[in-house]
Amino acid sequence: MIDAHLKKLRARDRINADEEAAIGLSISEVRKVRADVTVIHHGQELSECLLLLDGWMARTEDMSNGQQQISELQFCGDFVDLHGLTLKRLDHNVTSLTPCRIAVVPHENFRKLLEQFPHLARIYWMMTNIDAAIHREWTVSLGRRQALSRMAHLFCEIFERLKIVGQTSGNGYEFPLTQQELAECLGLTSVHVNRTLQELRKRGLIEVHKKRVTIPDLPALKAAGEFDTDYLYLERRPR
Amino acid sequence: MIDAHLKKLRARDRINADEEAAIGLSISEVRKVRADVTVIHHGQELSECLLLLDGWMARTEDMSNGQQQISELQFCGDFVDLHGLTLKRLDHNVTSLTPCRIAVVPHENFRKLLEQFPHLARIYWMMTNIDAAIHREWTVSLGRRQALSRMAHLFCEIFERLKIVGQTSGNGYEFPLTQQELAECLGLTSVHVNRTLQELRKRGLIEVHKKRVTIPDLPALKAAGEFDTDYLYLERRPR
DNA sequence: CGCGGTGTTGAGACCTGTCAAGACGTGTGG
DNA sequence: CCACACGTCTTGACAGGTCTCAACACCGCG
Repeated sequence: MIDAHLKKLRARDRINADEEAAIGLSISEVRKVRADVTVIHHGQELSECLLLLDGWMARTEDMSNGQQQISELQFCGDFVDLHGLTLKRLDHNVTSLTPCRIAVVPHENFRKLLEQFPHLARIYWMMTNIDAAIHREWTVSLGRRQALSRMAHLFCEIFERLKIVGQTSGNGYEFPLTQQELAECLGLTSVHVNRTLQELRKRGLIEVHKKRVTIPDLPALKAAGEFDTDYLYLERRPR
Repeated sequence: MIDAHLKKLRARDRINADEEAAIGLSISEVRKVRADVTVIHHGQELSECLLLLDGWMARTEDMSNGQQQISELQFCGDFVDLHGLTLKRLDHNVTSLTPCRIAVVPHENFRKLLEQFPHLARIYWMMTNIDAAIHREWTVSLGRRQALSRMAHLFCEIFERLKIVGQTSGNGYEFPLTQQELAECLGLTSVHVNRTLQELRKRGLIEVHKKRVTIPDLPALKAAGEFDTDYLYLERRPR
């Protein structure tokens, strides 16, 4: 059940059998939610952590004029609110973009897990640090890259992150977002996303067909997005 | 010496005398650097944490075309590379914007500190989570706010963060950045920063005089930037 | 079959960038 | 004390990227 999650951790450090078992045992229940459900509301007091088992979620922020910005995408294997363990509430919403399955870990269980395995405490701290690194990369994208390059970068990030948890197939992956949601990731309008997507396709960098992305030439796409895997910290070493 | 740092921590939780003493003792030395020095290079292996005692620093990322983006500002009381403790290297540079004084805490000391005081481990974890929250807020700013509003938001953030560590005076603060550096925070050009600054001034929202910012009407500036202090987590409660 | 959400396209407006020149100001050397 | 140099700030004209608005096409679903 937590296979994807373990893959994500093991991409960065060794996890032994005891740790693996303890993580599994800290789960109290599994829930299902439909698409477009806000599972965590901005400001809400938290008492549990949610591990995404299946589907896509997003961190979203609402603007006063009705616009939205997505600050990070979340895939299977990701804890969507690990930072809530110390923050106690979040500064943003967490919303399902597709139907999802979620494992619930009560904060109490999580605390015990981290006390018993200080090594896991460091690992999970690192996981939140990787989220921060992703945020920085988006900041750079939004601040300094044009639409085409920014979009290329995002498609690369998604590819690399899905690859870690075995969710890519061949040179592509399932991509369930609407152009509107993609626009909310990229700080663009859906109209411009549409045009940029066509431009990427015209250049042979990407194909989007029936909710599936195909990347004919990954190095070329990475070049277009100035993408460097560095910030995902894909090195297995003691943390 | 670590007064500002303690203020920052105590804005979020109680810190007792033992903890305070232990933090102070973990410092191995104090260094000085001039302005425009890159104290941490992207990718460099890390073995110590740097606590900013005085001056301003920034997380910067270089683009292939020579542009730069700043992803966060750092003030006195901030650990600039706390995430390096688990990440082992950073995905960005850390550069002094002014002359700075830095306290050095070797990773080894830091590890011992956190083992001895699990409460501090949670606090420092939270501090990196607050950095991530700041990154998210910048993402939203860059993605969805126009130049004027984005700049207003940034001046509010700086005011609130400096206030925590007692670095504001009256309704303003020392502001050592050039317009070029400000542009690198905001994803703009220095030319447009110049014009936006004039517009803010014309609207009576901000004055910039001789490296000092004055905010005549903070609520108005917050309104212009849609600023909400939420994301700084200024609540003293057990973590 | 009709409906609502999503995707597509065009024309024009707006925000921000680019380029270039000049003003200001501060520190240095004579 | 002055002259100069260099970085920073300021301004104008124009270009370009992205947005807005609106209409229409497409498609899955009840």
